[in-house]
Amino acid sequence: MDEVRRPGRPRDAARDEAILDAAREVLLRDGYAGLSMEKVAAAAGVGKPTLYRRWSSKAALVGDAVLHSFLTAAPGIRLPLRPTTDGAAQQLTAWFGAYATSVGDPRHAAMILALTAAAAESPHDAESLYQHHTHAQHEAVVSCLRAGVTSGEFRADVEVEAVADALIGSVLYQLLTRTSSASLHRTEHLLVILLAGLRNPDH
Amino acid sequence: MDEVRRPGRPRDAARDEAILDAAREVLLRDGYAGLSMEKVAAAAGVGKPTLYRRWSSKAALVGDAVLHSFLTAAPGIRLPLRPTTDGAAQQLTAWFGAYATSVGDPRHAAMILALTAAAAESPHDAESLYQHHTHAQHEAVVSCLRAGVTSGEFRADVEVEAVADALIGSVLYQLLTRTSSASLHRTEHLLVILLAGLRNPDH
Amino acid sequence: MDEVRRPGRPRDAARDEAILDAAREVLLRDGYAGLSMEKVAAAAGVGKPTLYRRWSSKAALVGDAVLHSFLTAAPGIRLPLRPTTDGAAQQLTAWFGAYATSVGDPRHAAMILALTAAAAESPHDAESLYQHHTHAQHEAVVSCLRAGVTSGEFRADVEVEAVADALIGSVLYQLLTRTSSASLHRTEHLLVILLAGLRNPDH
Amino acid sequence: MDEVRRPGRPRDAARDEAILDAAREVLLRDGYAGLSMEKVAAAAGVGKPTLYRRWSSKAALVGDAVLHSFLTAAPGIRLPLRPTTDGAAQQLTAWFGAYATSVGDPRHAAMILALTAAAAESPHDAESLYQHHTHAQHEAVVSCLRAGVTSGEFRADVEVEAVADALIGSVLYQLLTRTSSASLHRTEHLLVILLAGLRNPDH
DNA sequence: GAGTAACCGAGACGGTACGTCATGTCTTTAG
DNA sequence: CTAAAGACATGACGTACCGTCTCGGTTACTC
Repeated sequence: MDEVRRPGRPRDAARDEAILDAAREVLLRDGYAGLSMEKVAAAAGVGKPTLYRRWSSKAALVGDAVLHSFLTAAPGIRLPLRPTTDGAAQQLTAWFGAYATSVGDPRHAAMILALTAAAAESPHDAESLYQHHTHAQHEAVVSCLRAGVTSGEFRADVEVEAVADALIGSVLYQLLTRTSSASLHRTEHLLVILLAGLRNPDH
Repeated sequence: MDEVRRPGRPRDAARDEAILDAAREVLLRDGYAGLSMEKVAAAAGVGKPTLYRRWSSKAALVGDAVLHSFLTAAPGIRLPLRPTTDGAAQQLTAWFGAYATSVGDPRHAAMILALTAAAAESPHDAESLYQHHTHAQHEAVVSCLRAGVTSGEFRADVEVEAVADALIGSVLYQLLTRTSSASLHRTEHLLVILLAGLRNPDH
Repeated sequence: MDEVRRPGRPRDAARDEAILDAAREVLLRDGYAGLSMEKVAAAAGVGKPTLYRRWSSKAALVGDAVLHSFLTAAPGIRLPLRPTTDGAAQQLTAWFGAYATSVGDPRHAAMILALTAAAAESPHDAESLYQHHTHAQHEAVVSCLRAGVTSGEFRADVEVEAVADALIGSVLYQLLTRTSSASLHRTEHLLVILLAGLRNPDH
Repeated sequence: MDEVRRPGRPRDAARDEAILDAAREVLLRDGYAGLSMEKVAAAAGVGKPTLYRRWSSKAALVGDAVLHSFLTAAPGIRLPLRPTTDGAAQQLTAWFGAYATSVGDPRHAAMILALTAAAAESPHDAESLYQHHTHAQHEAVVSCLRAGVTSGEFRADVEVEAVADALIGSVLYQLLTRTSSASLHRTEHLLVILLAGLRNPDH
């Protein structure tokens, strides 16, 4: 599993961190529209070619910046479902609570808005952004739901993708439409309703 | 409620239509990121000041363009809930079906993505975009849900806003993450689950 | 002879002057190699597009800057040969003296070096630079020589172009090879030798 | 007079030739303005540091490239004046003919233009370029003229530097201003005129 | 019907940012 | 210590848009 050693001076990994930090800083200060490659380069103390050598576009850069932000700050959200004896309903509640809390942090909210902007702006980048970011969480929810169906806890006819879309989409929609941040308190309630609907009457 | 008649030559209303048409055309061809005021002006055969006289920013222009698109193409979605003897569940199903169908049209999907991009990019514009576009639909769903609660069809403790968020957010999330368009078929299923959860057991 | 009035806002002629002044300033300070469009724009308090709208390249801009410099500072050199009863030899001596004096000014010397750099660097621009700048002076010398031949003052077999090349080229060569500026004192002597060689023995 | 043997891997002299060849090739194709260190390095199959280790600047590299070009292709021009019983006039005529012929070759013309561009662009390099290239030829002409004065063949008051400037400058000026190459045929005529003027009437 | 004020197109303007290229230096591995 | 490769900070390139402005010219109300 050796790294293939290419000739020439290797890239300085420390620059990556400096650039991603700078990108996050600019993102929080100026939003996605106000982020320019030039500002990021200046804030990171780095030349523009160094940016373009590593990320081909603003969307790709922002994507990585957000990804690293979540990986370091809220790892629990990305790998929420350890094998457990808890019921699927309990697991979902725990995950959704953690997700809502995480998104309640204005810094994380800003990151998700940036990601959304990137995806909405140019569908070309949307696919890869989804694969690297949202997909993992979506799959976690889906597999949890599927476990509930298998165990008989949930109805057999549940289309799990649709339910996962609703859970994540609900939060996203709130971020987009509520400027005041103190608004995500109803999220658990949604889960109550959904779980009531999911429950297997024969269980 | 008379218009205050300002002196001087009045604005030519026909330009509005030409500009909005051009904006939609550019939007479909190049996406939100690829839309520039300059391109729109050129495509509409209009000078840039004429644009800025009427819309203060790209976000405002795109907002109006999308609004008019939906008003002319799918009026049923914006005013879905006429007073009726139908149950709330039936009304919701009808509305959601119409909404999903409308969004299934790639042209409309592109419009909603544009709106999303504008809102996510600069939270400054998000508020007014929401007020002029999404808010009406959200309120329609909310009032329908509220009627169901009042009539006893739905549980008394339902937090209607949260449910409305989930319905609309679900569709939005799918638009953002699914590049292939053949994907909105599970939407009615979500409603089945939700309605099951909403139903008042004492009814 | 009316100017054809093109639509749109007309160009501000004052900018031309500001830009050409700035170009000359930068040229004297940093030389042709050190002159960049960006520096000139900044020094003139003007945007880069304004430069490119008026001059398509560094060579063209420098050409115009030098031309205007000479037009305002040393008009006598460009139109040296008024109809006169002086002999051709006297006229040539007067013109060559004025030319040498003008080039003795370090500012003018720098301008001519810049012109030379532009022409030598990209033969593409050389043609038009020559037409607009050096050509007039060359023609003046040539016609003066031709008058001398016609009047019998000079030998009939003189190839006037070759002699004009030598006079102007001599000065140019000195500018290029002598860094110290106090060096153009031998120029009149060259003319003495040349006139001796040109003189018609039968006159 | 042994080479001082420095430690470490010795420089590969073959690279010098490859680099100079590449430089000439680029020079002929793209002109002085279009020549970049990067292009030369790539064309020579060499790293950039190897270039900078051997030549400190573009001007120095081009200077050497041109020098070697003339050393190999037209040695007669650089050492034209073997001790001989010919008169000074004959020697000058021979040298000037050879010089004009050499410059008539478009490859050589391009080299001289490149040298001129380098010198005109940055007077800083001009001095050393002159010392290494033009100076030798200038001195050859000067010493030939001086011999003619000493022998009494030329007038005693001749300022030989001025005459040498005229001969070389004449050719340079033609190269700069004549795009069409079929133009150096009048050169011998200039010498006829000059020699007529130089001739000592008392001889 | 003459003013007059806002409209219109075109396009110049000072800017900002784009994404690319070249400069000259530095850092790596290999000889 | 040299070599090739290539990353690096810097800075200029020429282009695209931004949003504002200034033109000549056009309506359409108001006096």
